Formats: sequence, structure tokens, C-alpha cells
Amino acid sequence: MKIATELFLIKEGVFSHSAEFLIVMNEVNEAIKCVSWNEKDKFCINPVQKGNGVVPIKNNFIKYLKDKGWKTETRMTLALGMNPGPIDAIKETSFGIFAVEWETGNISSSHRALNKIGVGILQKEIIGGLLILPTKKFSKFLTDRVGNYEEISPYFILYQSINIIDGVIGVIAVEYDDLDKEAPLIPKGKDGNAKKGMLLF
Amino acid sequence: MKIATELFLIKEGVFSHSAEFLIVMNEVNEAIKCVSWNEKDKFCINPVQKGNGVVPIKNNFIKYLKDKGWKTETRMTLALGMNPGPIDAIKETSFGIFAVEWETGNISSSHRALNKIGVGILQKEIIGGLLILPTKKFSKFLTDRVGNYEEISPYFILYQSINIIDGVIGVIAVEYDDLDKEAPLIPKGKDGNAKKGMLLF
DNA sequence: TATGGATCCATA
DNA sequence: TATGGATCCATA
Repeated sequence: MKIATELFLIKEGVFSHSAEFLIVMNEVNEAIKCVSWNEKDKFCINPVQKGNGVVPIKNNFIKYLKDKGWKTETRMTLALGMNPGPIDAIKETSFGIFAVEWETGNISSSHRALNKIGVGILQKEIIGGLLILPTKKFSKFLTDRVGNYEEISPYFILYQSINIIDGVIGVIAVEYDDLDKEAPLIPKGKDGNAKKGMLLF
Repeated sequence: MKIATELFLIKEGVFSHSAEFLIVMNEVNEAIKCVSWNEKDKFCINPVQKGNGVVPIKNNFIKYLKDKGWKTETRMTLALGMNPGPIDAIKETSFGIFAVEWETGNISSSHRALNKIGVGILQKEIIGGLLILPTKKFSKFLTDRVGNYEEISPYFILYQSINIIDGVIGVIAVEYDDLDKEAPLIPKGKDGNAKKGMLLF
């Protein structure tokens, strides 16, 4: 898979200028590159509107980071009063924990994911975090209403207005490498209103 | 329906000290009081876990505010790059527009609702906003995973950390007045429970 | 019980 | 096409 955009909403303090930060970003970049579908090293999607599910997409990404020593699916609490919830991948740096969320849920979940990273930094539970989500162009071929970069971007100003002097919040938009009408559709689960769709048969 | 908690995350500037602000809050309080189910002036819910739908709940609330001169379901843009989306109710004050969202969607939607109010104030599109949502105790009897006050509250610090010197962000937790095992379940979706039964075949 | 997610809906 | 839902799922 390829990276369409990479933007830092906040990039302040010693960690953001460290070699460790560069390594973190490099590992994330490589992990994204190895996300594939229907071909060995490329993500080729069948361009059916709302036709592809999202569950298996991030598998290779997670596996790559795990091999690099990241902890995956760790349950942690990023704010007082919050019960622990799973985070896709975290890396322990000497400046603190860095968290990465590959978001394939509803667009509103992307708001929660960014909020969580913001709160985690404010509370000093993490030193930074990244949200990875599809471009709008990519998301059109996925489950309806999954998060996409263009739709969340008008809210970036909110995070840029938070008083954080030591931390990193980044957003990465990812996209398929190629279209392929012969590629199998990514299977869908039966969550949410999926059953209603099944009524058509 | 009754108010369980009322909290202001931000309450700064001239509007927050004005008589108009008091009127706005008073109208919202009265509007909440007239939300009922199964009795004329009380909200009596059948205490079945995840048993009640949410769609009709806010009807009386919206109607009350409409009668008081508020505009309802107005589509507005609260940030650059955002397409207009409907807002439950807005009141035009001499300090700017005040927006109210009665949130009955997924908890992650509550994050978006607060984010939207925050961005709207930062961009000077509105002077303030309120998020109204059920207490956890109430939400247990509603559709699974609807927003609830307790679950969003750990994120409040995020909004309190934004640099806003003129604006209001408030959150109100609402709750049923009484339990009533004879009360009809609030229908889900358009066809209520009938559709759910049909799915079994 | 609690959290994060995945899926399709209603409507302008 | 775009936005804000409404609903049920998977798993610790």
C-alpha cells in the first residue's frame, strides 16, 4: 500500500527531534508498504463502490511492526476514568510510549482515535501517536462510512490548538497501489446492520 | 426526562456572562423536561437491556425548542473544508449562533459532536454549543453502544485544554424518570422489532 | 461488563 | 454525492 499524505498536527519537544522518532516513522512507513491484496507486494483492489470489507486490511501492517519489536493489541488506559482498550501497535521509546492506530472503523471512530492520542499526550501516558486511515478515493471502495482523510481533516485545527509542548500527533492517509477488476472483494463481516443487507437474498 | 449532570468544559467571554446565555440554558432545560415516554410528563422506560431504540426519543425536545423560535435540522458548515451537515437545534443570539446536539448515535459520534462544537467556536462560526446524551445507566436500556456521559467524560480534558477565550461548551447527561415494565419498548429502526424477528428465518 | 469496531440507513 | 446516524459484532 502507498502513502498519499503524511501530516503532523503537533510535533513539539525533544522526542520530535530525536533519532528514535525517525526510526519510529521509518518503521511505520515500511509497515504500510508491505500491506498487500491479491499481489505479493502491492495492494490491488477491485473497484466496486462500498464492495470491500475492511477487517483483513491491516494484518500485514501489524505483523511487520510486531516483528520489529512493537507490542500489538496492548490494552492501555490513556486517561483517568477510562478503562483499558486495545491499541493497534505501540513502541516503547526512551521518551515514552508511541501509539499507532490503523483506523478502518466508521469515520466517527477516527475522531475518537485522535481524541485518544491527544488525551494520552496531555496525560503524559504516551509521547506521541499516529492515526492511519484511507484516502477518500480509497474509502469509496470499502464499507460505507469508514474513516477517510479528507473528512477528518477539517477537524485538525482542534488538535493544533491544544497546548502541547512535548509530543507528536500525526496523520497518514493511505491508498491502494492499483485497481484490479479481477481481484477478489475483501470479505465483509456481519457487524452492525450487515444482516439488513443479507435480507436482499 | 430529567437532567443528571450539567457541566461546562469551557465558559469564557461576554456571552457566557450574558442574560441571553441564561435564557438559552433555561430553554434547553425546559425542553429536556418535556421529553416523555408512555406517560404525559414523564419518561418511563421498559428496563430491557439494549431493548429500546433511540430514534423517537428527542422528538419533544426538538419540538419545544422550535416553538421557542430555535431553528431545527439546519445544515451548517462549522469549519473550512467541511460540507454542511444538519444540527439538531440552533438559536441565533446577539453574540452568535448557539448549537445544540442531542446525541443518540454511537459513542464515537459523541466525539465528533464535541469536536464539531470545538471547531465551530475556534472558527467563530458559533459562540457556543451543548452536547446532550444519556447517562450510562440510561444507555444500558438503549441500542448497544450509544453515547453515554460516563464514557465520554475522560476526554473532557481535551476540550478544556483548547485555547478558547470567548465561547461555551457544555455537556448535559439525561436520564429516564422511572422504570416501567409495562411500557412499550421504544421501536428500533423503521419497522421496530418486527424486522428483527423476521431475521430469524 | 467494557471497549473499539464494522456494517448498512435516512435524507438532503 | 455527502453527512450524521442507528444498529449489532468480537473479544478481553
